[in-house]
Amino acid sequence: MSTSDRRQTGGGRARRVDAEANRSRILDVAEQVFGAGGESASTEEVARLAGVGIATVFRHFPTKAALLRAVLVRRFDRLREQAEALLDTADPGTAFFDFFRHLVADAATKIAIGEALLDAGGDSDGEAAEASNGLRRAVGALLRRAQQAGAVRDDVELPEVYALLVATSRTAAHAGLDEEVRARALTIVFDGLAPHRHQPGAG
Amino acid sequence: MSTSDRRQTGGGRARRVDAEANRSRILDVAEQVFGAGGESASTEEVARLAGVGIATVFRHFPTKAALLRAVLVRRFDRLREQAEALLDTADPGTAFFDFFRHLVADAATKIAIGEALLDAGGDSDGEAAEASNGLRRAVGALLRRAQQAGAVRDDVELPEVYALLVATSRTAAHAGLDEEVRARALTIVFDGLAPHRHQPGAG
Amino acid sequence: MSTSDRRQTGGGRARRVDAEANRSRILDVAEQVFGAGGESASTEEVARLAGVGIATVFRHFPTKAALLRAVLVRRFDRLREQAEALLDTADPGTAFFDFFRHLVADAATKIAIGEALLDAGGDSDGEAAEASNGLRRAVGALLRRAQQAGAVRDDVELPEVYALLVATSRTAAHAGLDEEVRARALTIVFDGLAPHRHQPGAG
Amino acid sequence: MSTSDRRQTGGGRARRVDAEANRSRILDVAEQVFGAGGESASTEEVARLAGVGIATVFRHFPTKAALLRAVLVRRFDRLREQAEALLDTADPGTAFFDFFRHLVADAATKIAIGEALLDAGGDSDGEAAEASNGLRRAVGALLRRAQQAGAVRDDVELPEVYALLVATSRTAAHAGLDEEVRARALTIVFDGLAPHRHQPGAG
DNA sequence: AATGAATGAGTATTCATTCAT
DNA sequence: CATGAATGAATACTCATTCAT
Repeated sequence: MSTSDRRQTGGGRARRVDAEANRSRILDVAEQVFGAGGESASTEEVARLAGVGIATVFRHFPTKAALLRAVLVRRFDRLREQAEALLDTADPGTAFFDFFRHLVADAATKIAIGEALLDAGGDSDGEAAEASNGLRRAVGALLRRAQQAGAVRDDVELPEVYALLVATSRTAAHAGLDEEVRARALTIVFDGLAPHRHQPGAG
Repeated sequence: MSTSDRRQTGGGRARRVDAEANRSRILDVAEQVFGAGGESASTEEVARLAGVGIATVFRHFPTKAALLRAVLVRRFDRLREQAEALLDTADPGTAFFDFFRHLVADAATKIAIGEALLDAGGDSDGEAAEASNGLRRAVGALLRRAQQAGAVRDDVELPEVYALLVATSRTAAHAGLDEEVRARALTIVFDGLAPHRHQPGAG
Repeated sequence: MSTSDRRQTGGGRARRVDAEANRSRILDVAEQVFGAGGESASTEEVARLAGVGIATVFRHFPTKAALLRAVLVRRFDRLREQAEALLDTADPGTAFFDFFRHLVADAATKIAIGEALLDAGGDSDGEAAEASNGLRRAVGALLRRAQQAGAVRDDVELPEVYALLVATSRTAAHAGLDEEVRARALTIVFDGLAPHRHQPGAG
Repeated sequence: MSTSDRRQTGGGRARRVDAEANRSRILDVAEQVFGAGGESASTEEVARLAGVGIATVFRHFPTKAALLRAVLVRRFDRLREQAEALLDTADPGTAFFDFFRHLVADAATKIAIGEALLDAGGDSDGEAAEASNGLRRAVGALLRRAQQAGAVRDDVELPEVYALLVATSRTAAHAGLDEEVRARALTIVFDGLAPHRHQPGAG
């Protein structure tokens, strides 16, 4: 098929490709900008960095909140996919702890997003909440499998595990912890999650 | 002494007392307002709730940032005092874990402040950083004492402990975790901090 | 004739038909939308309701003002035709008063258009003014005939009659007068236009 | 009392005078600007012409709608006062017709205001509606007195009279009728309102 | 000829901060 | 020292209009 053929297929085609590219670029920029600048960061900033006019941003995302939501949804979805991919991994314990570590490391570069990890759960009004819950469920699956494999103690449940996941993620982001401190903090949490190999006082 | 002199002195003193009261009321209001409303909350709101004119707020705190800093400093100082008071407590382990719990519970009602617990550390420009470090040092003292008493494992250090303290505080605040979940999450962390009563592999 | 010629001709003709249909549909929609929504109502709204792309609207009418003008012209022309049709009616008085009533009732559903009835007169720049004057002339003819028939007093002239026509039309539209009030208001005006059946002071 | 005395009376006094002056100037400018520019005319334009910053306008009138309302209220109130003042005039007929004429002449310079004469009636939500009704009631009083004095026919009622008042006012404004035409149009209306001195056909 | 994505100027509104009293 | 009116820069969002397909 020639270029002209493609052209004939109807007006909007190439444009639609451009539009999709723009939408994508806007989301990428927004993820960075809202990650770095936190809650503030103007929509105009996003537009400028994406190399589009301000109105283009609003054409794709009718409000600033919608843009933020879209960023979150994409992010949640990606993380969920990664979590789900780990479900097939041979070792359940490794899968769980690796994902925990990965999430924390990842969040470290996306401040405001980490901020939102939990906020979004409160937004029971839609997409974002749904995506957030999707991630939470995937973490739940990883956790259960790790518990069944004896890699995580049986008496912990998702709520507190997820809370710690969020807590460490958000703080890693905000605090700019250096890698070593982050690793050592996780070690503490992971030790707390490990099954007690022996309870001397309890014997 | 002339009449005008007396007026100046007396007036000045009375004024100073009033001013101090105003300053204090403004700080109280700001702590509540910034705690609850989080990032937003205008300076005018603070003035209104404190029952003073907007200009009075700016007379006491030349910028909004300065006001926030002052709130933080007061807050850090109070927490540090509480930590220091616990240093004299009979049981070092109890002292350490109680303070950890207290801080987290306390932060739950002061969102934005908790937010700032660490941010302030970054503001290396003065008072706030100093106050923040004061608190950090006090926590360090509690930790060392607890380690010496064998209540906390020896191989953890202040940076990661403090990071976990901040992480759980901030998230407890933001997430509105119910008390039970918060307690269970802390149990995990505390277990991670407890010395391994038996190291099977090491035996 | 070459193939391409035929294509151009045939295609062009079909296109022209489609285009004409589009133009017409756009005008219809615009008449409704600008009538109801008044001053506001975006061009995009018109396009959407007409089932065409925004660019199509601008292809037919290069500016929003041009679209409004076209709506007005069509409207003025229709009203003029109706007025002219009444010129052949048997009774000149009935013709005049009926048209007056008709215009007012009609305007009641087309706010912004009524608004423009006079504005357009000011747009001395062309079509719209011309169409407006066409209507005005037709009303003038109806008036003169009614005066010659003794149904309207001789000492009134077109400017004031037309002004009253416009005034009652526009207000009927804007005010949402119920029919009865509208009728009673017109009765007053019509009485004022009626020849004095007796001039006591003049007797 | 000296100037310094006034100053002593407490901080805000002189400022309050200035503020009142500003408020007044803003209202004046808004009346002109919204009168001339109609519905459009930006708030910034008002600020600029009033010689104040944009925020000052919003300090006095928290929304643009509030500003418009305030303009209308003031206008309605003034007109009502004028109408009420005429209630004491010796001749009821003269009072009624003079006020009618006055209102129309006055409206001629305040387009959008005239626009709103009736709209405001619809805003049943407050001040503006109240002020509008105040004017309407005053016109009603003038009308009744004129009817009792035999200057206006008995079978007309306020709704249609008020409708005509509004209609002629608004159109006089919009149309930029020259004075003569306006007078002649009013003559027609007034004749319609006059009692029938003789009904020949009815005899 | 039709499409719809892109554009940027324009609008109402908010907020930290300054001044005159 | 306290006040609150004034300020203007900043922000989210809209709309008429243009351009590439």
